[in-house]
Amino acid sequence: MDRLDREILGILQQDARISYRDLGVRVGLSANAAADRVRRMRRDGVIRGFTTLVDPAADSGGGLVVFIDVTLRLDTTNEEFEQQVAKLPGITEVVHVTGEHDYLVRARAADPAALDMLLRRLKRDAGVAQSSTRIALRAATRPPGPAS
Amino acid sequence: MDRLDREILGILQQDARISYRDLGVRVGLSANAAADRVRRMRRDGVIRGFTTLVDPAADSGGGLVVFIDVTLRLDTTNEEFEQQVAKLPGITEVVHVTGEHDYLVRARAADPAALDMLLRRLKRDAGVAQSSTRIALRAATRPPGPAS
DNA sequence: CGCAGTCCCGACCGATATTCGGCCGCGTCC
DNA sequence: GGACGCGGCCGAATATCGGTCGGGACTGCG
Repeated sequence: MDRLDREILGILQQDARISYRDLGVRVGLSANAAADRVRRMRRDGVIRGFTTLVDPAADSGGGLVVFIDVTLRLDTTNEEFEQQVAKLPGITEVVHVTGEHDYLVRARAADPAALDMLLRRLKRDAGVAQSSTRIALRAATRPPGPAS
Repeated sequence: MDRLDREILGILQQDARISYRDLGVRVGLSANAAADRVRRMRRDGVIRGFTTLVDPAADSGGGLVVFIDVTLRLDTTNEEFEQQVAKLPGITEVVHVTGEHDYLVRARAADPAALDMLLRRLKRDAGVAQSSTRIALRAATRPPGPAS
């Protein structure tokens, strides 16, 4: 994990389909050396995988994206919650945060009924005491936009 | 955007570096037909780009991830805010949400001083009246994990 | 019917990925 | 010092891939 590795990570985050040859040119290595570093980082878990960013409008097609502020019950540990919430459908992200709530959970639901089910299961199965749900109306996300 | 396109998107989200030949095999097309569909979706904006998922621990290396609840000033329009906030450094995501605040902004900051600067600029340049910041302590995110 | 458009295929060729052997610098051990 | 193993890098050879071309099947339309 030297400076070169970090540079490679930055480039790969912008364009995961770049050829190893071009990658090597941009960091001053041969295609082989660049590919070796990428393979090593994949084996070591530094690189989790290569994924594709899809236009949310085309992807979800009417589904709901929600942010749920969650407060755990006193008898529920963070480990238990994190383990249980991972099993629920539509969970996109779970982050332990500062502030009056314990977690910020991001999820997708096909419709309000699915959201209702998700919230019920959060309370029943994941040890959630209180939740406050905000529905995403519009995503204005851009940076750090990957190369086209 | 038929069923085949959605199937291709799913596969690409799991492994953005798959070869067109393998992609074609998995959806029952030739490499050419599969590549054509990917190129078409790239041109149409359905595919925003290809990126690499990096282990947050190795990536940030001490940086802060924050969630900022934002309320706009009365004299600021949503369009103005979205346009201005995109220019600020470290902004990862901007979502218009329901609830007592207007937007949920996700951002990265190298240290508390950078976060201070970001919040000042939000109020000064982007028309933010009030903000409530929560710092991410730990990300317990998993699904939908891409293939290894 | 002719025609244009769309989607797909097979074949080709230049570019790329992967593997292999080899080189070099480094630290270890005797 | 000298031998050894290790990690990182390179160049060459071979397998694979990506982009392009020509062509076939199908559809809609005048």
